[in-house]
Amino acid sequence: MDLKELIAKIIADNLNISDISQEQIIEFLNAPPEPALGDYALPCFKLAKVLKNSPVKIADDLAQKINQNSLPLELDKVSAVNGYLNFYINRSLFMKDVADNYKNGTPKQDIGKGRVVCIDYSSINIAKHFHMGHLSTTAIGGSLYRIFNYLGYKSVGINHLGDYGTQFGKLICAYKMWSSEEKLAKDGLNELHELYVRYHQEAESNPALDDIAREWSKKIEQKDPEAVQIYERFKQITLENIGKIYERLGVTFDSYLGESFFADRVGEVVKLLEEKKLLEESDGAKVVKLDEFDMPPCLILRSDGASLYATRDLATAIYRKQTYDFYKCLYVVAYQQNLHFRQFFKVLELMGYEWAKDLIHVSYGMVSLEDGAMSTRGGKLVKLVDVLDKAVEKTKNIIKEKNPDADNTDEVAEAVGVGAVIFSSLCNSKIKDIVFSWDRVLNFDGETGPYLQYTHARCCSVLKKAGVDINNLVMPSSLQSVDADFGANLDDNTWTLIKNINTFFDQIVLAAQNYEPSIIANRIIDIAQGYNKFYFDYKILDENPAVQKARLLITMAVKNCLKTGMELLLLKPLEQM
RNA sequence: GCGCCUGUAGCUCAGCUGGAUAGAGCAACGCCCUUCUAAGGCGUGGGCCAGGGGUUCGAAUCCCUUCAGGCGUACCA
Repeated sequence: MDLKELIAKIIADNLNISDISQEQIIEFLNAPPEPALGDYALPCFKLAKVLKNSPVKIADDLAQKINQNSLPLELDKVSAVNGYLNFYINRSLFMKDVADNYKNGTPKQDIGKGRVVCIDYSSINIAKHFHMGHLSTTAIGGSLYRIFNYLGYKSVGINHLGDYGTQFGKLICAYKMWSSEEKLAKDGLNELHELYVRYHQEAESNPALDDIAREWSKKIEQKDPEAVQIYERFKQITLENIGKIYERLGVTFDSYLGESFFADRVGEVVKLLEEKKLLEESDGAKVVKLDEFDMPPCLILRSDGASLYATRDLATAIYRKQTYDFYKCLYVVAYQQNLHFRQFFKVLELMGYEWAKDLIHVSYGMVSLEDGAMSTRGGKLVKLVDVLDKAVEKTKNIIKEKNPDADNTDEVAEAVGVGAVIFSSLCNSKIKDIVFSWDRVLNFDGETGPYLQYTHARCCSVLKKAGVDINNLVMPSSLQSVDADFGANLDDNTWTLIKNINTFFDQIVLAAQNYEPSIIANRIIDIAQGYNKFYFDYKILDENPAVQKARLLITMAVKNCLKTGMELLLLKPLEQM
């Protein structure tokens, strides 16, 4: 039986009134603020009215009554404090239980069995650098991808490429005037970036450029061979360059269908909207009015007949539903686009698609620089590669200092450096804005990725020293038949650590429900902190085999939580560093 | 103007489906490596939980309001 249930039953039995059910009592139960006050508490204020008695008296009476009979093995004691009825769990027994559940790995339940979750994330623009502003969507989406897979869903990662629009006409125009295949082959994305910036500078004083650019845009749409060939080359360069970054970050995609693919399919959407009589003309444009939902109209066609962002997103959503029959479809996109998503979700709803409710805008805060927003056009950006490289370089220096004769320095430095950067973008609530700071992203102390890696490596190191097979998580033969004794480490810190491990899986579920990886980040930081204190307070490799076994079991449970948690946050758990 | 979001220690943030004395990390200062990894641990200082009302036995948490900042608000994405 679940402990909460057990406690509720004891309370109900001693309350003997019919007004309050056991289920209600379960709802009333909460966790005291500190271990000294027990593990579960019933605030008796809630019963005061029904029982027509003071909370303090109710708690005192209940405590007395319950204590008259012997408590079940799972509970140590019950006491009343200021109107709270506090229950204390038998720590030793509970620790054994938790360690048993987590020693071979973190729990797996196929909550999402048979359900597909589409995740639209990263969604880069062709011919643009991958900068710090793109990290959030990539890290959050990549993490959610793993979280949903962990819970038994089938994640489908979609990189909805920004490969459509007038900017490519501009880029071809710039390329023809100032560049060449040689330059492209040599400088790749940097060259494209230079061209883009230069175009915008020169177009300001020379508006004729825009006419040429428009011509090229048209040629792309008309599938003019030269235009298509140049454009495909831009696309190839971009994907090659950014593919390397994805590899370093450990994110993958199942589809790269971008906007241009759906631009060809907007006709059908327009037809559907017309059939449903949703489309209205307004100032020459075609719109869906959303007045009654307190939103401005959703633009479907420009006055020149061209499609818009929303139009293509409508076509995309319909396509995804047909293709994947998703349970949920997530859009990991910054909060600037909150209104856009509310509008286009609403239009789908008005079109009669009941699955419109399954579209979720996972919105997050923006990354800016100390002196304002990043902009590709203005050339004001911090490239992610530079940040990753700097972090890896710093890690190498640290390793050189601490562990000069390590043999796998490069591998470790890459995992730790990249992990530090990723973790810095996943550790806080996604809605918060971030002002980029080198100091912060290169901080390896405290609540950071390296701290997690370090703690995991520390666990592995002790386990190995004890003779545990850490790949298969098997105790050494000398300890196989020993009965673990948890009695020698029942202090509050270890107890809190065990309780944090016990609800680790629940946190993963919560993270999925809220589309919030930071929930997992917070939990594994707590576990790592608890373990490092534990590690300092006790000698794991105690002479007493029963005590040693208990501590090894705790270490294994910690290691497993850290490993799973880190993997769900795109960090590589290392065995040594 | 209107809408959405944010406001907790010097800085970055937890805590927000109401509960007991508001917690971490960074930065500062002081300790702890002949003992399992010091990328670690311990300690000290630091708070009108933006302000004001309200609901409640009880509010950082819920409601109203003011203020500050961010974002959005029709042919960009």
